[in-house]
Formats: sequence, C-alpha cells, structure tokens
Amino acid sequence: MIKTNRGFSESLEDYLEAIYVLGGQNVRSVDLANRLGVSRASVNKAVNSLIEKQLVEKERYGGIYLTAFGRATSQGVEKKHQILKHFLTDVLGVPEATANLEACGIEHIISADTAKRIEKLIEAKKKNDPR
Amino acid sequence: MIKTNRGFSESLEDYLEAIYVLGGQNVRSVDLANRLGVSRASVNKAVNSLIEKQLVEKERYGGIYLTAFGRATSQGVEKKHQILKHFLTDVLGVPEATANLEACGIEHIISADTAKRIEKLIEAKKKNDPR
DNA sequence: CCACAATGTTAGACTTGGCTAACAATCGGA
DNA sequence: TCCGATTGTTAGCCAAGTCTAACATTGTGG
Repeated sequence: MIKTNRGFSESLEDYLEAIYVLGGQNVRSVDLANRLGVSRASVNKAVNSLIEKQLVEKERYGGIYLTAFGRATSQGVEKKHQILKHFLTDVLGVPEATANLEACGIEHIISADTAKRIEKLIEAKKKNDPR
Repeated sequence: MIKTNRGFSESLEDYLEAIYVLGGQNVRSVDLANRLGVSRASVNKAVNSLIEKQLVEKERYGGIYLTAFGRATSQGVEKKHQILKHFLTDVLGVPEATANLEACGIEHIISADTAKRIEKLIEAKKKNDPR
C-alpha cells in the first residue's frame, strides 16, 4: 500500500540482487531463473525492465552485465540483506534458513539509515558478548 | 518472490489491520479508503476478498465487521506492528514517522516467533537502560 | 560438423490490486 | 419530508509480474 521503496519494485530488486550475487558479469538467465524459482520467460521480462532502468546491459542471446549504477544499487540491497541476516541469527537467534527468508523481504523495506542503526546494534552486542 | 506470508497478501493484511484499528465493528468503507489512501472502489474489491476468506462480514450497503477469525488474524498483524514500531524508535532511535512506515512493511514479513524475539530484545534493553 | 540439448525470446493468458466514471442507496439538515 | 451530499457498488480499464507453449538461437559431444 504505502511505498517505502526507493524507486524499484521489490521484484526487480530481487532480480538485481541475484545478478550481483551471481557475479554481476556474463550472468545467464537460466541461472537467475533457478536461483529465484521463476521461469526463463519471467527472467527475460524482468531483465528488459532492468535494462530500461539502466541497471544492467545485455546483448541479444548474450550474458547480463551490471552497469555501475546497477552494481551500486545491488550492493546496497545485498548489504542490507547481510546486516539483517546477522541481526536475525546472531542477535535474535533465529534459525539461519528463516533468517535468510525474512531478510529477503525486509531488505526491500528498510532505509539505509535504519540498516546502519541495526549494524551498530550488532557491533554493540558483539562487544558485550563476544562469542 | 519467495513468499514468507501466512496465507494472505500484504495488501489484504493492510486492509484487515485497518479494519481492526478502526474498531472492527460497523467500519465504513470511506474511512478505510481515507486511512489507506485508496479509492472507495478499491476498498470494495478488497473487502469482498476478505469476505470470501471469511475474515470479515458485511451486508450490502452496511458496515464491516471482523469475524472471530479476522479479529485474531488482524490482532496478530497489529501486534507485530507495535513491536516493530517500538523496536525501531526505542531501541534503534528511528524517527517515529519512518518507524511507522517501515513497521508497516515488515509486519507482513516476519513470523510470530521473530516478533516475539524482538519483543524480548526490547524488554532487555528497558532493563539495562530504563529511561 | 552437425544434430540434439540447452538456453533465450516471444506471444498470449491469468491474477492481483490499483484507478475513474457512472450509477444506486442512504443519510441528514432545512 | 425530501433533496442534495455522502457513501457504497459496479463496470471497465490498466500495469506488474507471473506462467506455459512455441519458436529461435547457441553450444557441444559423438
């Protein structure tokens, strides 16, 4: 309903993040499809949207490449994912599988500022209780 | 992409939560529309979906009423909202407006278990730093 | 080197969740 | 009481994001 987002849909952010995780260079549609659990056709459509938004580049039948813009954007999302995952597992004690799933959703919602605050909370916790 | 959800769409959960917040009895479409920033027509459609799913009841041109099931469900969502809001403001120091927005998104993603863990974290923080 | 498997693309359909415009019902104050 | 304003409903439209099926291209093992 209310959009917390900074310009891209959650779905497109998922695709972008996956491209980043898969190396960001010469990424194949079929690998994206497998990782995200969608059809190759859906990947094709989504990648065309990412191209329109200048987040990736690609030639017909060729591999997918992040642009500088796309790399920066996807790194931001992935960073949030890592922070959230660590928060959920290390601070809250949520099982890893659940943590990954929930991080995957929350990463599209919170601001960079909130992410930073969570990061600090993790640091503080580490100081007081360092393993 | 990956569904973390327990059966209802985020959108429907938003409607349901709003109905709860507005009293859960004899709720008017126009009030829902105003609160959620959507048209009365959209509310009408959504409420019909909620009726199908047995979450609310309503007569033609009449007010909206939560069923027992709908009340339980909406209470769960609202509870998560409150926990998240307090975590964001009291523990992290996020401004209230932002906290509400982000809580509004996260509440549809996290499990009851994770919410409970966050609640405990808030309690712990209160003990160590009670105002 | 070439046929078949794997991959990429396109077209068309479906669902969800919005919108506006027009119409129907209800409500409230003069 | 009744007329206009408010509210609810319906119909039709749109965009996003998914799917399958069919087709095009590419790549590769005999």
